[in-house]
Amino acid sequence: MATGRSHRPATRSRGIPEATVARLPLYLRALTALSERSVPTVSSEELAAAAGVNSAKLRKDFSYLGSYGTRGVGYDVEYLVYQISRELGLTQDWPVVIVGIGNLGAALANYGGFASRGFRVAALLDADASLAGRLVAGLPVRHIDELESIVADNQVSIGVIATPAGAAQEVTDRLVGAGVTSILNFAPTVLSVPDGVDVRKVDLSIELQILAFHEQRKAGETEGRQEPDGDVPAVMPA
Amino acid sequence: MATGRSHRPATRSRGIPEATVARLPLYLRALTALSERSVPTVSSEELAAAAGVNSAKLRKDFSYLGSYGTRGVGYDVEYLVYQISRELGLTQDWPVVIVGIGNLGAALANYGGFASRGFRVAALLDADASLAGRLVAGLPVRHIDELESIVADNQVSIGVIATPAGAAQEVTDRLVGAGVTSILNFAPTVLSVPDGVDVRKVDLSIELQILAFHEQRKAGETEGRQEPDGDVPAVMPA
DNA sequence: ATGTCTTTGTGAACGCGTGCACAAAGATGG
DNA sequence: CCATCTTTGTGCACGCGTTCACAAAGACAT
Repeated sequence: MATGRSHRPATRSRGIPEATVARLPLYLRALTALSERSVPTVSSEELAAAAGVNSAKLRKDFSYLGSYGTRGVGYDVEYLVYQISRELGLTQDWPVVIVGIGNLGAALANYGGFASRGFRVAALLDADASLAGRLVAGLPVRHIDELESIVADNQVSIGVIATPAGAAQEVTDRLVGAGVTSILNFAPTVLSVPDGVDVRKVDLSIELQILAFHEQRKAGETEGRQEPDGDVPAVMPA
Repeated sequence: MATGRSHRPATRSRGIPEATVARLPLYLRALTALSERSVPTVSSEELAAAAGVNSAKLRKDFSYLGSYGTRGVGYDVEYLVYQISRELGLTQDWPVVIVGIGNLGAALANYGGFASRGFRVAALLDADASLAGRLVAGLPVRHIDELESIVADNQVSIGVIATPAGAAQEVTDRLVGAGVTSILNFAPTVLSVPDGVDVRKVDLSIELQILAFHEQRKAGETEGRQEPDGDVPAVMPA
């Protein structure tokens, strides 16, 4: 079996904590909104509120990038947008391929948040030959057999998997074989990849299950129906 | 302004750490696969590999639920499926409404992972009156104005938002007003909700940005182009 | 120039999550 | 019934992430 790590042990990449990296896109989004409203500067307090985080955390996050603020004033919005974009690598163009053009794949292809942040959809791929040539988001769907040549020709390093679970591992292997080193996986499967390849997963039903857990807990507490709310181990009845 | 927390401060709900809750759906998925292959028991080592986590972590996670394993043997697959399902609240039916039936909303409506885990789509809602009545995943799209009555009639407590960012907060307010207490947000916005309402967000472009960060880092290290890989602060050139 | 006021940047403490390593528990075979 | 072997359950230590609280820095007014 291959190595199959998708959990890197929280290595801080170039001194920037993983948790901070995960929040940078959040700040960037809030800053972009301010920029569009032509707001010149913003304090850590205001920006933190807009991004939905604690202001101390935000300041510490920014401190990893350098001293980009002015005491007594705040942060220059445009300058910060540029710095964060650069840090995230969004000042360059990232060609991506989307594999699996079902409902979800089509939704991703149409998603505006990609193009506006330097991600360019290089190609849409699907195993269903009858889909080939159909236009989705202005791009023709191409057959999966073109994967290798497309990845090579466009120097694609990021792949998005929106296939059924059963096809995900095979698609992954082909992507990695063709040179892709980052994968965003929407299929509900654990992917095995060699070292050096990053995988991030988005599982729609997992999020819903976590909500259900808390929802159940809320119902239990309010109505006092089950789980007497203490922390007794609650040995199962039978 | 409303409270607008979406980060609960890692309160452990009924003694089960938040991090563990987030992994339970992962274990459940792996166990379901084993169950379908009629595997009777599984060791922590095997299950951990299938779920893509450390085996010690898995054992500790299960220890929060109780002592459900047998030393020298492992865990009974069926029993564990039941226990985790019960813990997550998946033994009961959760009616959900999906608001915003664009590409993404349609993808969610068609997603099989919902129905198979006790989530029942009670209704599809959209503000576009011209969509009303159209069938998506076998369900008729209904107008957003029916939101309140649908939520009340079906006792919906979970709402999924797949609208454009601009509409998300208003939809949230209406959902909360109608009695929804858990929201899964796909719109790229920070939502303000009163205390007692849980929000989880899934942002497609954020994940991609995090990948881009690491991708850039890999490129920099390999080619020795930028960032000389030491952890010097790297003061920006100009 | 000097003082005041605002806001950043960070040292330090704390708490959660992770992983090691091992003792306890039970199965299995003789 | 006893010995051996497998696998769980967990005590413990460590490290990352979060938050508080404050000193340093600079803007701005006088």
